Amino acid sequence: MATIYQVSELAGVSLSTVSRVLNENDYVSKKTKQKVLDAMEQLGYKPNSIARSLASNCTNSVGILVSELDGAFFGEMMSAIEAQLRAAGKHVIITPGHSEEDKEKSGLEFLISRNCDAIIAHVEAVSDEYLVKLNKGKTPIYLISRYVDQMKENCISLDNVMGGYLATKHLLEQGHKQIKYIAGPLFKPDAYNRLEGHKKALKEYGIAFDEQSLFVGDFKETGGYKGLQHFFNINKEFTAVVCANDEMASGVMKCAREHKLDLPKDLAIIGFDNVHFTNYLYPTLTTVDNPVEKMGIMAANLVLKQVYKQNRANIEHIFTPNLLIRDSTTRLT
Amino acid sequence: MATIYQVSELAGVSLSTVSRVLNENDYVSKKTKQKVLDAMEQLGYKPNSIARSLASNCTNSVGILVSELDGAFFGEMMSAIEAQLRAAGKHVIITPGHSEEDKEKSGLEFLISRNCDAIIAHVEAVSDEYLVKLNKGKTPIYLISRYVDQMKENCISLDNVMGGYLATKHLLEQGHKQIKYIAGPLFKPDAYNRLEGHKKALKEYGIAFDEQSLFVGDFKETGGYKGLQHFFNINKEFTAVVCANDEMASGVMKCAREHKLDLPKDLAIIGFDNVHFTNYLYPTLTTVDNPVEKMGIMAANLVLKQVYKQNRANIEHIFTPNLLIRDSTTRLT
DNA sequence: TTGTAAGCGTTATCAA
DNA sequence: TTGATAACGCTTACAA
Repeated sequence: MATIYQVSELAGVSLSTVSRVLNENDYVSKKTKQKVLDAMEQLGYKPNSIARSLASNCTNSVGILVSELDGAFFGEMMSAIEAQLRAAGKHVIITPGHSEEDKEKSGLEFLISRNCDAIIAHVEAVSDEYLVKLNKGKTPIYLISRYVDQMKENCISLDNVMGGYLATKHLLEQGHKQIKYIAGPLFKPDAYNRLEGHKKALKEYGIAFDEQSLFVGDFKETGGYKGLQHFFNINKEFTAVVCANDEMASGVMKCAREHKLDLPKDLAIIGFDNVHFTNYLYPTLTTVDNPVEKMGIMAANLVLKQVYKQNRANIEHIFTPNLLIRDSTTRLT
Repeated sequence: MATIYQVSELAGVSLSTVSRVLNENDYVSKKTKQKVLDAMEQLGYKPNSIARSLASNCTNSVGILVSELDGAFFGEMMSAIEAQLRAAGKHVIITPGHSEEDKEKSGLEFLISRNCDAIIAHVEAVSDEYLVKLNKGKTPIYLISRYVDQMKENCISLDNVMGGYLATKHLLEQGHKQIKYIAGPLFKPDAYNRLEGHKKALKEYGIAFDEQSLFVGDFKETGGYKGLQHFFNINKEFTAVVCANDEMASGVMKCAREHKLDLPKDLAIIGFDNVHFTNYLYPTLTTVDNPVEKMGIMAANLVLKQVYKQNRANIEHIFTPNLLIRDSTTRLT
C-alpha cells in the first residue's frame, strides 16, 4: 500500500502538501495539486483511514444503538440513518441494546470505546440521569424516539401521547365503547406515553379507564396473542382492541382467528408504527403512522450539523404521528 | 484521557510493560502487573482503539454487507452475525448493497477503505470473478448464502436447489398438478437455484415445466401480488403457487383475498425462508426453513477462526433447508 | 522479566 | 503557497 510519503516523493513535494490536497482545504496551487493527484493516481494511493483518525481525532464513525437488529421498526430506522450518514462519508457501527439496562449500558460503552464521534441511540431501559451524565463525556449522545428534557437539543422524538390519543379516538368515533388496550412494557417511554394518549381520549369521551381493560405486553406478536387470550379469559365484552404496536396487533389477529372471530366485524383492531408488513396482514391494519424514516434522517442530520459542522437547516425535534385508516377497524352499526 | 504513557509513569515501569499487561500476553511478573493495573484503575485509563489499530494493523472490525438493512431475512442475519462477533470483542460495520452491482461494489470498497479486517457479504449482483479477485486483496471476503467454487473455503451457503425441490415436492405429494411459480430475480443465485429445485421436483413427477407458469418477481410483497395478478390474467387453471420467498407469499395471499379466494382451500401457497412473521399470516404459511441464524453464526465463526486465529471447530460450509408444514397448504381431495 | 526506540500513516503547528 | 517537524497513542523488535 502506497503511503502519503511515497506520493510526496513521486510528486516532488512535501508530506504536508500531499496532506493538503487530500483534505481539499488550504491553499495549494493548481499546478502542485495536479502533480500530487497524478502521483496518487499512478501509485494507486488510498488514504489510511485509521491513521487519519488517530492524527485528526475524528473517526468519521457514528455509533447506533437500537433495541434489536431484526424487527421491522428498527430495520427502517437503521436503514434511514445509515443511508443519510453514508452519503456524507460516515460509517455506522450498530449494536443492539435488547431493551435491558445492562445491555444498553454495555452497548453504549462499547461504542464509546470504539471512538465513535457521536452516538445515536434508541434506548428504553436506561434512566434519563444516566443519559444526561453520559452525554457530558467525550462522545455526544443523540436520542431518537425519546425525549429527555435536560438534553432536548439532542433529541428527536415522536409525540406518542398524540399517537395513542388518535388511535383510541378513532375507535370511539366509530362507536366503540368497550375498548381493550394492549400496552408495551410500561418502563419504556414510548409504551407509557401511548397509553397516556389512550386514557386522554377515553376521558374526553367520558369513559372511565379500567385496569381490567389493560394488558401489558412485550411489543412482540406473542404479547398481542397473550393479551387477547387474557381478555377472553376474563370474559368481558369488548368490541375493539388498541395495540401499542403493530407486531402485537398481528398477534391479536392470529388469536382472534383461532377463536373464529370474523375480522373486522367481530373485533376492531388498531396498531401503532405502520411498519411495512401491516399492509399485508388480513384485514389490512389500521394503525398510527410513526415517521421513523424521517426521524432517522433527522437524527443523522442533527449529528452532521452539530458534530461534523455541516450545513443542515430546519432540524425538527418533535414529530407528530397521524392515523392511517385501513380495513381492521370498521364503524359499529 | 489518560494514555499508556501516564500509566507507565505512575506505575514506574516502561511503556512496553504497560502494553504487555494490556495485551495479556507475554511474561510480566505478577507484582509488576498489579502495579500497572492499579495505575490504570487510578487514572481511569481506557485504551485508545484507534491507536492500537494503527500500530497493530488490526481494527477488530468486520464489514457486513447485506442487501437491505430492513427486511426480516437480513435482520435475522445481521443479528446473528453481530452477536457472535461482538461476544469476541469485534464490532461490525454494516452497509447495504441493494442488490445492485454498482452499489454492492461501492459498499464493498467502502468497507475496505474503512480497514475492516474481513468482510462478510451477502451479495447478489456482482460476479463470481469480481469476488474472487477482490478476495485476493488485503481484505479477505467471506460469502454468506452464496457459493463460489474458487473460494469455497470462504463460503457459507444454503442448498437452495434442495429447498426449491422440497417445496414443490410437498405440493405434488398433496395432489397438486397445476402449480405456478413466482421466482425472485433470476440473476440472484438464490432465486435461480430455488427455481432449479422446483423444476427438478416437477420432472421427478413427470410434469413438464411450462414458462407460462413462471413469474419473475422481486422478492418483495409487491412481486407476489403482481405475480398472482398475472396468473389470473392469463386465466389458466391452477391450485397452488410456490413463492421463492415469504414476502412474496404474503403478497400472494393479499391478492388472493382481494379476489375472494378462500385460503387455503382455493389456493395452496408455500413460501421460502421462514422469516419471523410467516407464523402470523393467515393462514399460517407453509415454508422452507432457511437456517439464516445458524449460517450467520457460522460465518462469524469462520472469520474468528481464519482471520483472528481463534479456536473454532466444526465449520460447516453448506446448510440444508427443511420443510415446515403449516396451514397454507392442504391436501387436495 | 523489563526497557529502549523505531515505527504505524496521517494531521497540525510553525516557519519560511 | 510550501516545507520541517512534532505530535496522535500504541505495538513490537531488539537489547539488556
